[in-house]
Amino acid sequence: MLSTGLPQGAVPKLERPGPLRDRVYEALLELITTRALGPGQHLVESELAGHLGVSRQPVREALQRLNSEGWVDLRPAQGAFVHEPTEAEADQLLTVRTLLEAEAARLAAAGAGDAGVAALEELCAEGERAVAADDVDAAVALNARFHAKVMELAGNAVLAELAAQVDRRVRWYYTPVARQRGRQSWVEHRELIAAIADRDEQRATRLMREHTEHTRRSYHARAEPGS
Amino acid sequence: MLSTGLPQGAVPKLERPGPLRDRVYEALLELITTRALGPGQHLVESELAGHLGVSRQPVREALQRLNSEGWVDLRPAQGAFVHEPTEAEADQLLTVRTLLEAEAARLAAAGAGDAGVAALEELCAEGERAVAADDVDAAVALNARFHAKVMELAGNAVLAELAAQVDRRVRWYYTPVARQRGRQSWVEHRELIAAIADRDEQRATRLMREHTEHTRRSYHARAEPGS
DNA sequence: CAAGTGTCTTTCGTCTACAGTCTACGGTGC
DNA sequence: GCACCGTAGACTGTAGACGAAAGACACTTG
Repeated sequence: MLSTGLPQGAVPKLERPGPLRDRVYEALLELITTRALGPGQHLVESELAGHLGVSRQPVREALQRLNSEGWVDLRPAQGAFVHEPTEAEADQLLTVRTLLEAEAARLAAAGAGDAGVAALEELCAEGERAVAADDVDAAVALNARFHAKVMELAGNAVLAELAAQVDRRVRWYYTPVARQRGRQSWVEHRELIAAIADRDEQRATRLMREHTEHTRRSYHARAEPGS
Repeated sequence: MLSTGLPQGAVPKLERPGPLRDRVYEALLELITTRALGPGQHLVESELAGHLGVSRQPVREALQRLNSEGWVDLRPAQGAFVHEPTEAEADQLLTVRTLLEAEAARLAAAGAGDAGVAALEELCAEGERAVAADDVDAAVALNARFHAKVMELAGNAVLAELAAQVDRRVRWYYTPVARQRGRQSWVEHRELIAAIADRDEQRATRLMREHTEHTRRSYHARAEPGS
């Protein structure tokens, strides 16, 4: 116990910059997801290093982490290239995402408390407000937070980590699509919350599966506009 | 097209050593999975570098990859420590593994050809021979190859990659257990092959789910010998 | 004797330098 | 004019060195 009598929360904790590689990682991921770095582009270490004002080493470490998570392809003795998504890969990712999210919904229904359900409803209400206000960016962000909250309620850290990675990549693949089906999405969220509140695992699983399958359909509708 | 007329496969491709970090990664992973490096142990970069005869840099990169895959915990400004498995985490991993393997079985049942089924039967036969000969190491290795083959037949690279990581960690967690339930395991494999050969997705999913759930039960039986 | 403090060692995080390898372009011979 | 070879440039892979933070220990002081 401290004897200084300082209030616990008053100390700003003097935020330290944290490892440089992590900040480089986040910066690069931001550049990739925002399409500032397009698929197939050659990422030169020294170039990025100079641009970010750091040495090559942190850049290398960030690139390798991005590689292990599927954002860039690291060809030996040649360098890093932003990963080029293929149709088949997008489809596989959506399959896995459906699987993980559905299981999360089931676990959430099995173990969520009243506080968790209330949090979901709060997020859902905010999302509906954002959609009503045509604030697309906020709606997308809240959508991500909603799914993350379901994951949290599932109480499975391993599952959550895998789902987070897969989700992020899925969102990257079909960013343009997400902006179109905002409204219907939140209706489905409402139904899902009801199922979770009722502790109905079967229904929660089914609803989440249908929900993510709608996403898949939207993606294919965009990919093959002629069909 | 090459005009030399050399047969394509005849050239030994003059295998180059490949990136040093990958070999360091594999070496460390081997040391961890074989318990040569116990959970909680502090891994000093310079020490490992000297021991492996390389510089610190490849060791750092290997450690970071191991960290991202959950094998070591990388505490900032302090170093790398071999991850210490907890009961809760093992349970979560098994849950995810069940999920991924069951889906793989379903996809395999949906899309496997006769050649794939034949390959599975071949592996199964080898596994049964290994069990009959009390060759535990071979049986364990064949078990891994069997599951990997099912994954391959599922035709989903993303799913396969996730499952490979999860599987490897699960095997690490309960290595002692795997050695005990060898025989029953292959009986269940036979049933699974039959379901896949019949293109019965429902049954394949159920069988694989039960199969991995048996693994979970074995684990808990070991963890709580009194129950 | 106990609490606090200063120093000291260990180890990580980052930067700079060098060697190996791949790619691209220009020159030369046919 | 075309194909092949040689050379130059650029980039990655690896090694070594320096600065900084965290932990341990002994010393001082009330």
